Amino acid sequence: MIMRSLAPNLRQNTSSRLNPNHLSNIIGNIKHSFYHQTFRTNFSSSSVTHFRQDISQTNYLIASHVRRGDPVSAWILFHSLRRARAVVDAYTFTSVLRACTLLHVSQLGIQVHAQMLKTGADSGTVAKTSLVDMYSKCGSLDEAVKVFDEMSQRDVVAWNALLSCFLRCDLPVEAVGVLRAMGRENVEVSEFTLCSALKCCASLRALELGRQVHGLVVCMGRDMVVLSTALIDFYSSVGCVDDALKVFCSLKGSKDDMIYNSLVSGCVRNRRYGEAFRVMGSVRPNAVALTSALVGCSENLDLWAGKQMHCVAVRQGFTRETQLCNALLDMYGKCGKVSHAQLLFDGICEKDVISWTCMIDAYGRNGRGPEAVLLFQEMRMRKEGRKVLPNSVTFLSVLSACGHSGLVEEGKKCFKLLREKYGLEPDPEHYACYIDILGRAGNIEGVWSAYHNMVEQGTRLTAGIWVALLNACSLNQDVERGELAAKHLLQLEPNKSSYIVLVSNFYAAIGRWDRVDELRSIMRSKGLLKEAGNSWIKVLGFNQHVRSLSV
DNA sequence: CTAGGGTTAG
Repeated sequence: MIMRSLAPNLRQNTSSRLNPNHLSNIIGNIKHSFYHQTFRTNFSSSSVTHFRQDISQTNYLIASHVRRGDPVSAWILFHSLRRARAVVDAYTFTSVLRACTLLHVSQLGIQVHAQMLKTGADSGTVAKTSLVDMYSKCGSLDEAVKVFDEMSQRDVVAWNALLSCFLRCDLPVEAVGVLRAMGRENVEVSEFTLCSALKCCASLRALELGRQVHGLVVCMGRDMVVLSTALIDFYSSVGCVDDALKVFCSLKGSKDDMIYNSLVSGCVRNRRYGEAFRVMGSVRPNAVALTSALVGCSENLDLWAGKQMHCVAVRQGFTRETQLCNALLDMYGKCGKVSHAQLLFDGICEKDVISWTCMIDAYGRNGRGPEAVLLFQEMRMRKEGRKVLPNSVTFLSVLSACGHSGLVEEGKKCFKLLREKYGLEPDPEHYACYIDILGRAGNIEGVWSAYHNMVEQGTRLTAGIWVALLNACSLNQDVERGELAAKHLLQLEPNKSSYIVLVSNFYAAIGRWDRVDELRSIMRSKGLLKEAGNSWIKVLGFNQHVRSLSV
């Protein structure tokens, strides 16, 4: 009972950034429920002996809690063992580490690691591999790499775990480095390795390399459903849907949901709607397939296809699935249909933080800042239903809504709330929005004081920050500091044409036409084109999506 | 007991 009531809280806090307050709450809750559990199931001294005799059975029990997806029970049981000073072994720890991973609370994992060090259970390859996995899944990449470095014996599983670390953190170049190291060390690759290699190729859009991996997959000839799914995903990401379809059609043997989902998603992302609908017609689409298809429609800004997906979702009776409704609502918001988004939002029974954030964003991106701010207010003040806390993405949506609609005071208030009321640390993106708001309001001193604030806090100075600063300087004719921002931006991203255009616009704004000409010739010499832009225009009362290309 | 494929917000 206690565990069940805990579960939603835990799930809600598995986002990438944990609020320290929430964290202590989680640990507090776990301790609290552990306390009750201990008394209710009374782990008496006879149970302790029982544990000691049957550690392998207890290990099995912990492992089955984890397998069932109930990490809280696993943790409670483990904690009871420790309190009873029962002898635990490496098997216990590996299961418990998986529980920590599912809870996504690295503090618990660190505790377990410490206990492993104390008992010497951390030395084996399997134990170290579980530690690598736990740290990387809890977001501590550095710790994961550290543990890997300490390993004296590394088998292919350990290497694969490290590979997954980098892929999880979206560091495909580093992942390729791991693959190279595996080659140097003559590690015999497994199908897991090939799977990760395909993921690397997909995110790097490395078509040729991926084709080579495809060759290895064929040679290996095992676990074809999983590897075929990865192949379909890879070919779709590099725009070769036909190859993806070939992989799918040539697959002998049984096909599961995932491979269908991957194919549907790939077809939609590449605007091959006909094939996508054909696949969905042959096998009943599940909610996941529709969700990923809707993301494709949003990316393509394709309202027509999105509406078709909506129809399919209604026919299949998925209208109560929050995740799917969120994807639908987001699609309508991105395609400019705020009222459709609103209808969907109102119909979601169990609104989560993503529902709220998508709706706020739908208002904001369609120039309806005041409604975005109002909805944010409503979210924060809501009494009925389960409390949903805004996270850093929610704040970003509100701030950007304020920026687009020139709501200076609301933006300032929101930025203050972020840290003071919700204990979140502003990301560079938050600062960029904030600087943008102040710059548009003509408050150039506020802009630079926000900048100094960032430097003091040690926030990363990203290209986005320099863009925001540069825009503010253009608007406010802040020549000197604008040149500084321009210099930093071009240093950070010398080959991005959109940034060169931005800098050139700054020089045009302050009347330095010599610099404008200079930048134009730089662009020409680098062979850079200005990327296509997207915009919505209203034609005969209909929103029309327009792509423009200028040189 | 450890590693792998499709799933919502920036």
